[in-house]
Amino acid sequence: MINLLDNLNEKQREAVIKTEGPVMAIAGAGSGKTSVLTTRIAYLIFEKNVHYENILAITFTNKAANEMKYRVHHTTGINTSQMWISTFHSMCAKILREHIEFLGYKRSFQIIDDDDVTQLIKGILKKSGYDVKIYNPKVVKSYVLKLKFNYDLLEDIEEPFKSVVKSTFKKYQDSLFDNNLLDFEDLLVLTIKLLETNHELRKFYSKKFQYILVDEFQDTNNVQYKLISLLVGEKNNLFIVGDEDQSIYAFRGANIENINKFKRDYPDFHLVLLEENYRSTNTILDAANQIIKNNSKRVPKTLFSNLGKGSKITHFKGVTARDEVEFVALKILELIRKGYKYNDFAILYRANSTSRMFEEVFMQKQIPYRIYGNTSFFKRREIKDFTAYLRLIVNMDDAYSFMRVITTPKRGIGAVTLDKLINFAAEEGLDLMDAIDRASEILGKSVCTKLADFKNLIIDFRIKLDELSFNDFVDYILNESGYAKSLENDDKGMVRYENLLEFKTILSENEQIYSDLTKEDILVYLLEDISLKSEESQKEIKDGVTLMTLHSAKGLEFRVVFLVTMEMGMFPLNRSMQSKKDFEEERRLMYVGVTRAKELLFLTNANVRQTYGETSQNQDSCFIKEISNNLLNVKGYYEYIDKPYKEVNFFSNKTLNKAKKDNLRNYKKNNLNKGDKVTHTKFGTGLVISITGDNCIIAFSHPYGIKKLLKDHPAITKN
DNA sequence: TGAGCGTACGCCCCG
DNA sequence: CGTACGCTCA
Repeated sequence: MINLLDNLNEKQREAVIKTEGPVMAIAGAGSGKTSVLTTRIAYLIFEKNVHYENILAITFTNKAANEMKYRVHHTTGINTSQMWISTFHSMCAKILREHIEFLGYKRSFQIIDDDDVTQLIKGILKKSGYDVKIYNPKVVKSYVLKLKFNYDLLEDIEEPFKSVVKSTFKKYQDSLFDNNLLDFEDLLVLTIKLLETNHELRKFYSKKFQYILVDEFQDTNNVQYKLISLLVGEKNNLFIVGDEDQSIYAFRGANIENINKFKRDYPDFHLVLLEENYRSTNTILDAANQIIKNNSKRVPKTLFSNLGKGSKITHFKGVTARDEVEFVALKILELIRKGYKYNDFAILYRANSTSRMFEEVFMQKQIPYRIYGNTSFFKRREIKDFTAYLRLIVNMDDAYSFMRVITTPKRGIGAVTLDKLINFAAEEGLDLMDAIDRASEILGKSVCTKLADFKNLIIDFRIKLDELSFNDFVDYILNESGYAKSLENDDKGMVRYENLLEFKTILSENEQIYSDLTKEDILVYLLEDISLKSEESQKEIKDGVTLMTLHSAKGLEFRVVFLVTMEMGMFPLNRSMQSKKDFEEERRLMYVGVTRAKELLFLTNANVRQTYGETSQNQDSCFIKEISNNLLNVKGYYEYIDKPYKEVNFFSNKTLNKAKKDNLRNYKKNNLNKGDKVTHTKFGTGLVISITGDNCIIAFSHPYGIKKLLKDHPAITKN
C-alpha cells in the first residue's frame, strides 16, 4: 500500500497520526483540511485497525459530506454508503428513524422545511385570531424556533409578542407531534432528548462511535455541541477542525465560543495549527489577509503559500448591473479561449436572487452553468405538491400535507368546508381522515361525497403503492388525482410536468438502490432524502460555470472566482451594517469568498442597478477598499467616466444610453444643507443632521431612526 | 366555491 | 421587478 502520509506536510501528518484523545486542528483556508480529514479516516482504518463502523465524521453541508465520502472511497476502496459520514441533520435523522418510537413518535415521521414551518405558524396565528400583519409569521417563527433550543429565552421577549409566541409555540409543537412531523430543529433536539432519556441507547452510540471527527467546528451551535458531548465515549477521541475566520453561520446560532468550550471540556487536548496554504497565489492570500485583519477579537493568523505572486486582482465596475454581468460572461469566454474549462469558474454572490441576471445572459451567450441554491428542484411548487401526496400516503396523520393535497388540484372543497371539518375533528378528537367518515353530522350531502371520494383516492393510492412499479405509481397519482389535468390550464404546465417526470426517474433509481426494503420504507427514506438535501440541483452538468452563494462556496475552490455585486448594501448587506457583530461576519464571508480563488480573482459591481424595480446607486463595497491598491487592477466605469463616450468600446450604445439616462436621473441634485427638512419615499419626513461627501445623515421619526444615505438619492426630496 | 384580477410588499445566508 | 395574497364577481 502507498504510504498514506506521503503527500502531507509535517503539521498535517501530526493531525492525522495523533489519533487518541481530543485534538483541535486550526486550519486556515486552503490548508488541506479535507485531505487531513480523509487521510485520518484512512489511517484509523488501515493503521489502527479501527472498523469503519466505529467512525463518525460530521460535516456541515451535504456537499462537504459527499466530497468526503468520495475521497475516502478513493483512498480506502470502502463502500462509503455504509459509513457514518454525514451532516448533523442527516445523522440525527438516521438515529431517529431507528429509535424515535421511544419518544412516542411514529417511525414514518416526515421532515418539513422552513417554508412549511412558516405556513404552519401562519395558520396557527390566524386560527388563534391574531392579526398576521401585526404578528408577522416569520418573526414569530424565528422566536418559536429559538425557544426550541432554549425555552428560557421566552423571558427575553417583550409583550405583547411574548404571549403570542408562548401560545403559538405550544400549539406549533402539538401540531407537529399530532401530525408526526419534525422540523430541522427537532432533528437535533429530539436526538438529544433520546440520548438523555434512554441510557442504553446513549451507551450504545458512544461505544459505537469510538472516533468522532467534526468538520467546520466554528459553525456548530450550542445544541450541536451538546449532541457531540453526548456521543463522545470515555476515551474522548474527538477530533475537531475549524477556522474562526471562516465562521459565517452565527445567524443560525453558530457559536464561536464553542472553541473555548472545547478547550475547557477537554483540557488535555492536542493543538495543531495548519497555516500553509496550498490553494491560492500570494496576491490572493495577501488580499485575504488584508481584509480579515480588520476584524477585532481574532487570533492573528497570516496565510502564505509557495505558489508565487500570480496575477493582480481585477476590480471591474460596470455602468449598469447588466454591464457587470456582460463583463463576467465575456471574461469567461475569453479565458475559455485561453484554455480554461467552464468548471474552473465560480460566480459567488451574497443573495440567491442575484443568480437570475447571470442566468439570462449565460443562456443567451450559451455558457453552460449550474446553480446551487434557492430555486432548487425540491422547492418548486409542483414538486412540493407531489411530495405532499407521497407524504400523506405514508403518513395519513399528516394534516399539513392533507390540507395541501385536498385543495390541489381544486376539487370543490373550499376553505369553509375544511374549517368545519377541522373544528369537528378537534372537538371529537379525531384525525382528519377519520373525521371524513362522520362528516355527514356537520356538512351537506354533496361535500360529504366529495370528501369521501378524496379519502378513497388516498386509500387507493396507498394500495397501488404496493401493486404498481414506482414508474406507474407516479403516473397513476398524477392522472387519478387530476393533477396532470390541472396542469393543462397552467402556462408553465409543460415545464412543471417535465419536472414531475424527472421525479419519476429519482423514484425508480431508489427502487433499485433499496431493493430489499418494502415500498413504503423506500418512500419514507426517499422523502427524508428530499427534505435533507433540498439544496441539490436536479441534473449534473459535466462542464459548467458554478453559480452559488458565498455561504455554499465554503470548502470549495476554483481556478477563477468572480465576487459579484460588490456594493455597499448588497455586500456587505444593508442590514448587517447596524451591528459590529453582523458586519464582521460579512467580512468573514468576504474572506471566505476571496480564499476560494486559486489563480484569478475578479471583484465586480455596477454604478447603477435595479432593485425592487427602482434604480439605485451604491458605493463600492468597503471590502474592496480594504485591499491595497498595488494588488488591484481597476477596469470599467472609472476608466472612462471622464472621457467622451466614443472612446469606450466595451459597452454597446444601447446600454450606454440607458445608463446615461439613468445616471442623469440619479444625479438630480437635492442640494441639501444641514438643518433641512426632507421627505423620504420610504422613511417619511426627517431632519438633515450632517453632510459628508456624497452622504448625509438624516434623522427620521420612529421606527426608522437615524439613517446614513446618499445625499442626492432620488428617494429624498427637500421640503 | 374558486377564477381572475389588482394591490401590497419584499429586504439574506442553511440543513 | 416578481410573487403572494386578498378581494370581487360569476
